[in-house]
Amino acid sequence: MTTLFKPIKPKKISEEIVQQIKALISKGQLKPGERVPSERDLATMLGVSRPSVREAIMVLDAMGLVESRQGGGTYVRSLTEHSIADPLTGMVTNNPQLLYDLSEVRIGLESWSAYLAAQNATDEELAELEQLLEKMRRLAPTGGWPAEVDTQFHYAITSASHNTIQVHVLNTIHSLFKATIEVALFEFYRREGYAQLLLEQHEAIFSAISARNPELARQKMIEHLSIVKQKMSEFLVKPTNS
Amino acid sequence: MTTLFKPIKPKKISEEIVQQIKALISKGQLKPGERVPSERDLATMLGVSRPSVREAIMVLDAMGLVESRQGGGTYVRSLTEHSIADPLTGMVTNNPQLLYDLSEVRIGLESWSAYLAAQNATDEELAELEQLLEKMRRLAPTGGWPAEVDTQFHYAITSASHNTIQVHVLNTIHSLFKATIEVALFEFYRREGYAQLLLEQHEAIFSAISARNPELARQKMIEHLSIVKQKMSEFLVKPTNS
DNA sequence: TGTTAAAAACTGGTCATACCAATGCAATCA
DNA sequence: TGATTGCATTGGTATGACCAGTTTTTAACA
Repeated sequence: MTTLFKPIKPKKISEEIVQQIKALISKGQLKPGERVPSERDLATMLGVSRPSVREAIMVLDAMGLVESRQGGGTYVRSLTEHSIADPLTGMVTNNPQLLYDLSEVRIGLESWSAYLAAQNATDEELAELEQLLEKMRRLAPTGGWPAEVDTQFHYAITSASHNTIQVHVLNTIHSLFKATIEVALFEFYRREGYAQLLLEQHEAIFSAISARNPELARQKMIEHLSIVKQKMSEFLVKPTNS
Repeated sequence: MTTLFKPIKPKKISEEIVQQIKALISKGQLKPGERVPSERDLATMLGVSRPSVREAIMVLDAMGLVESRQGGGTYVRSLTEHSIADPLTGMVTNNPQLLYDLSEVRIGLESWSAYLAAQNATDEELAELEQLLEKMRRLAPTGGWPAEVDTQFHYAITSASHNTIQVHVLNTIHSLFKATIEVALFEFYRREGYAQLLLEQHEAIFSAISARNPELARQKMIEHLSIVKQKMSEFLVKPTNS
C-alpha cells in the first residue's frame, strides 16, 4: 500500500550492468573464483563504453562481490567470504586446533553436497565427474595425481548440487584450508601411497551419485573425508618439522 | 592483533577518494543534504582525472551515501533513510531461488550439528535442551512458543557439537535467514497450528541426541527442517534447479 | 630435447577530451 | 511582476590513448 509507486529514477548504464552481473552470480552462472570477462570484452558484449563497465566493476568490487588485480583480471568472490572467512582466518592461523574443527565442518558440508548432487546432477555433470575420475585412474599407478585434480573433483560435486549458496559456503571453507596446510596434507598422501585407496573412495562416491542414491553418496563422502580429519589429528599432535 | 601483516594491495585512486569522502561525511564536514563539489571540481582539487572521481561517486552512490541527479549535482544522503546492509542479504531477499538454496544449506548444516551433538553433547547440554523442550511442551497448547525459544533450541544443538567453526558458520547462515523472512515464516506456523507437529519433531531430535544416535538425530533434523523448505516453496515459485 | 629467458599479448588503472542530456539560474520579455 | 527563454553548469556516456602489472607464448639456450 505504501509502495504502490515505484521511484522514477533514470537508471544509469553502470547500474544496469551491476544488476546483470549480480543476477549471474545469484543464478550460479558465475561461480566463485571464476573469471569475469575483461572490461573491454564486456564493453563490446553489452554495447557500451569501457568506463561504464569500469564503474560497474568498481561498485561490485566495493560490495565485495568481485576482486580485480591489475593485469590479472577480475574474479568472482565467495559471497560468504567476508561474513564467514574474514573473522576465522586469523583465528585458524593462530590456533591450529581449529583445523580439526574446520575439517569436521568440511565433512558435514561436502557430504551434504554429495547428497544434493545425487539428487540434482545433470548428465553433463556426471560426465565431467567421470572424466576427472578417468584422469585419476590413469595417474593412480604413478603414485597419485596433482592436488588440483582432487580439488576439481570435489568442486564438481558441489557444483552439481545446483545450490548457489552451498557452492559459495563450501568455497569459503575450502579457501581456509588452502590458506593453511591442504597442499602439504595432500603431498603427504602421495608419499604414503594412499592413491589407490583414495581412488576407490572417489569411485564409490561417483557411483552412488550416478545411481541417484543420496544417502549412500553422503556416507561414502563421510568415509572419504574422515581420512583427512584423521591425518589432521596426527599433524596437530606433532610439531612442525620445517 | 590477530593479523600481523597488512594485506598487500595497491589501493586504487577511486578507493582513496571514496575513503576521503566517507571520512568527511562521518566527521560531519559534509552534512546530509549538502552538496558535494562537482566531479570536475573534485578532479582538479584532488589532482586526478574525472573518471577516477566518477568511479568513486558511483561507489558512494551504490553504498547509499550520496545521490546524483543528472544536471542537478551530487548530494549527501541522510544516513538513516537508507541504511545499507550486507550485499548478500540484499541479494537473498531479492532472489527467491537463493532463499530456497539458503534453507537447503541450513538443512545440511543443522543436520550435521545434530549428528555431532549426538556424539559430543555433555550431560549439562542435554539438560539445557531438555529444559527448552519442557518450555515448549508447556506453551504448545497455547498455539506455539516465541520464535526465540525455537532459535535457542537449534542454537543449543549446534553449540553441543563442540565445534567452534560449525557454530560460527551456522550463526552466519542463521542471521541471513533472520534478516530475510524467518520470523514471518515462524508466525505462519503459529497460525496454522503446526505447534504440535513441531514439538513432536523437536522431541524426536532430542531423543535421538540423548540416545547418542547420530544418524537418527540427523534424519530427524532433516525431516524437521524440510518443512521449512517446503513452506518456502509454497511462498515462492517452484524452483527449477536450472 | 627440455629448460629457461625474453617478448608479445592481454588486462586492469589512469588520464584527457569531447559530446549529450538534464538541471538551475538569470536575463529577458510580455 | 510573472512567465519564458536561453545559457552555463552538472552528471552521463563514449573514444582513444598510454601506463603498469600479469599471463602466455615464443624463442633461445644449455
